[in-house]
Amino acid sequence: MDLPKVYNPKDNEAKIYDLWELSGCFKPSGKGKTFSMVLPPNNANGNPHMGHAYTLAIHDIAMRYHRMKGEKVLFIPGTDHAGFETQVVFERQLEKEGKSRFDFNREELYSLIYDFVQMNKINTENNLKKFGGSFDWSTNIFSLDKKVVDSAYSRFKKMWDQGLIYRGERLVNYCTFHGTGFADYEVEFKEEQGHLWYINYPVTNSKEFIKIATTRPETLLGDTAVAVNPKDKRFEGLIGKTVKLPITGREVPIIADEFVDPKFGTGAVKITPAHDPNDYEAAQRHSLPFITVIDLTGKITHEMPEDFRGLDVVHARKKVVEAIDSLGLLSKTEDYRHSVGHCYKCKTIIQPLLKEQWFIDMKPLAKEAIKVLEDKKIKFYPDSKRNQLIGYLNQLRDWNISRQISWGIPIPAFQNEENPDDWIFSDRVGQELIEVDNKTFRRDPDVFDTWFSSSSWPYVALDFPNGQNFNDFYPLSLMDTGGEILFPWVSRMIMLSLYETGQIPFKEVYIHGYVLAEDGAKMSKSLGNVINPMEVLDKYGSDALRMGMIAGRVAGVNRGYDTRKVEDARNFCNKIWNIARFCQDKAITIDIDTPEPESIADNWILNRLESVQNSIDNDLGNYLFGEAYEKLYHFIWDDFADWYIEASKVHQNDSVLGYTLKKCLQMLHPYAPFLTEAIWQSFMANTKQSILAITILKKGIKADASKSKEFDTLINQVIEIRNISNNLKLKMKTLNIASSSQDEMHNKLLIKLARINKITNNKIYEGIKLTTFEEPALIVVDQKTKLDYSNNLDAKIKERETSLHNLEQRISNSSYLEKAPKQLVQDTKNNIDSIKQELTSLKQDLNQINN
RNA sequence: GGACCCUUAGCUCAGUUGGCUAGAGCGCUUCCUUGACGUGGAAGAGGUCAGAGGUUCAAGUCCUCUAGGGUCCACCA
Repeated sequence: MDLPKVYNPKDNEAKIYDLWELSGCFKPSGKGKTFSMVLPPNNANGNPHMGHAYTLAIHDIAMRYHRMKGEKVLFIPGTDHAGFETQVVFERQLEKEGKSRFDFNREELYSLIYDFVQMNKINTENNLKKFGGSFDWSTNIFSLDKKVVDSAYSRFKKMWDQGLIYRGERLVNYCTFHGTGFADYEVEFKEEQGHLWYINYPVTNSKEFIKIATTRPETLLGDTAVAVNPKDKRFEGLIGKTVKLPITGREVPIIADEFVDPKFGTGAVKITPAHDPNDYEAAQRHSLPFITVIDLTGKITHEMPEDFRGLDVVHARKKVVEAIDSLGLLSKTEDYRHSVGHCYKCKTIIQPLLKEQWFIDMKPLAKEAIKVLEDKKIKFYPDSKRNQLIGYLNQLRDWNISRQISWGIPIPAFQNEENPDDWIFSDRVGQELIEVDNKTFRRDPDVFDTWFSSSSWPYVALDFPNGQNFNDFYPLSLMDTGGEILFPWVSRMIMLSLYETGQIPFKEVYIHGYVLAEDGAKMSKSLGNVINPMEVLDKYGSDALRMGMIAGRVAGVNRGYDTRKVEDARNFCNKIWNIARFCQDKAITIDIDTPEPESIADNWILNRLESVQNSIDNDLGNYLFGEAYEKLYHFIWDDFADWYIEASKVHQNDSVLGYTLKKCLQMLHPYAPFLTEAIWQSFMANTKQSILAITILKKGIKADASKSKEFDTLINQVIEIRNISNNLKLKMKTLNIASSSQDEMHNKLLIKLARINKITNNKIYEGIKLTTFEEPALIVVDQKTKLDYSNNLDAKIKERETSLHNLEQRISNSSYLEKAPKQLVQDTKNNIDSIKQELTSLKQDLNQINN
């Protein structure tokens, strides 16, 4: 025998991947329908996690399934430079070496990170191969590839020319630790225990005060107004007057604005336009000045009163409160829980700061995206994500695409040294200074938000506008991502693809849930519950990892990682391996398209195969990966191995056995590509050269229904006999059947499968009567054993009687007869009849025993 | 303040458009060294489908409410 007793993935996986890669079998071929996917680019900055393994499994199952349907399939791998994310990872590494980003200039840092990313990129690509990804590697794409950068630049220019991109001083989410601005989706809001301070602002030339409530007293240094609701009677006389700000004594107006909620706090709000988004907008409506209190390092600026200059926010807050208190203007302090924005990486509190940045006006883009989503031009699994996305797009604000970091695609814009408002586009980003029309322009030091470039992934990966792949495969068939990037990525791919190509980027979106840790918590390094997929792969094999991830998972739902599922999948691999060993031992060939069924078992397994294949086909068409897996699992293990192969030991049919194994390998291939290919190769070694991955899975064959039904009957008979003999601990079994008319093969199968010693045809009626035989049949036992069995019989009769009662109640309901489908009513009637028959027989049997 | 998801066997979870006796894996009990496989084979035990109400001939499945767990969104000072 060629195959070792236990399947060892390590013997095969690398070899098999090489075979695929060298043969070029994952290049698109064929002329039929197309199916295409682009892998969400893995961040080339670290080790893979379970989410990568899971995402890849989903992708690759879909790809291999469609490829084996004979479709023309394109599967594009890729990696992302992951700008800010990578810089953070790299800085942590620097920190371990006792260095920081400030030890290097921009170019040095870029080049260091570049090397770091190249190393990780190669590592990532190797892992994608280990996971079995059936990629066309000639299409591999990296987010700093020329085509990606060019596309970002041309899009930037087009949008700029059309007024969709503008540069302006806006309130930006700023992380003072990382020294960069963020988009809204990079801010993490968390509930925090803080205080609400009530402060009396003295009204100018009056003994009156207007009391405001604030969570950020330090910003009062930059207040430029106090606002109240115009309908709020309490402040009627005050609107239009001014107050003298505590500490600074600056005079600012009391204004009326609808945005103020009279029920909150005191009904009067201090307005700090430079540090609060609401206030910023109010200030614009009322043409108020902007005064910056906090600088980019998170400290109080030097324009502020001397006592506070250079203090960080926490200390400044304390000192301001003290100062106000000593002025007698602090009315009261309350504990207060509110939500505060944090940097999603370092958890530093995000400061809303005024800063010049590049923004994209999202309204027109979002509008188009909402339209295609509302028209259901893109199908979502699960559908609820579509509505979530619409909700997100509806409230989307302008997108800050500037990042003040060195790792990323430089923004191709230059500023006139003489005139700060004069900006021009140029892709000469390699130079810091350029000359245009005798004027010197300086390059914007910022880089793009990573999502600005990766949003073009679907069409750039396909070489828009003129590439063959773009012609053949756009829009992509399916996009699968985790829920966490639905907003930053999926939404932007839709918007930017619509903008650039005028078409949707993909027809369907599958959102998978997170792979949580085994305890149900999020996997995170700080919790120490991270499971490395490469270690799992090493221990159980790539196929087991894939199947273990897929088993029991459903679109959009988070689920803990479960070692037991991977173990179970590993066992399953071994099962198939041994089925193959059995077949090889029997000198079976599998290159068979037209099996020749003879026995009832042959016909049965072919019919089962046909029906399971259809069912799986239907599931995979609807991306029910877990369901299809389970069906395949049970077909192969229960039907094929436990019934058909066992029956084969009685009578072997080479063509049906070989055909069934072939179909199993093909159907299972998307789930367990390495194992099935290894088996395939071992069978094909002596015949013709072929690769399982690119074979076409043909439709199943329908066999003789009545023969296959007879095997179903046989199965029931075997189960009944096994049940009785297990119950009574029978070692030796004689089956007595009244007539000898039963087919000889049927008897042989009964003997083998039910482990009967012999079958007799005596007229003497003695023993335990069987209910699954048409003619009288019984297991021969002595009187004592029979008495032992009467209790079981009693229980069985009771259970049947309950069923009968339930069914009879249903049938006696006239509404049921009227309204339920006729077939269902008929089935119920048939069921009642058969239960009645069974009961009669059971009762007879019981009588016999008791007499 | 919105939106969504989850609650089914000891554990982890399936259950598509309502349909007859609610499934799987693992675990558990009993048995089997049968010539592909002990990462195996056979037979079992185990569930008032979170609770309440409603729609229906029929509800785990649809609707409403309640309780518990989770996620996301939102500029309430």
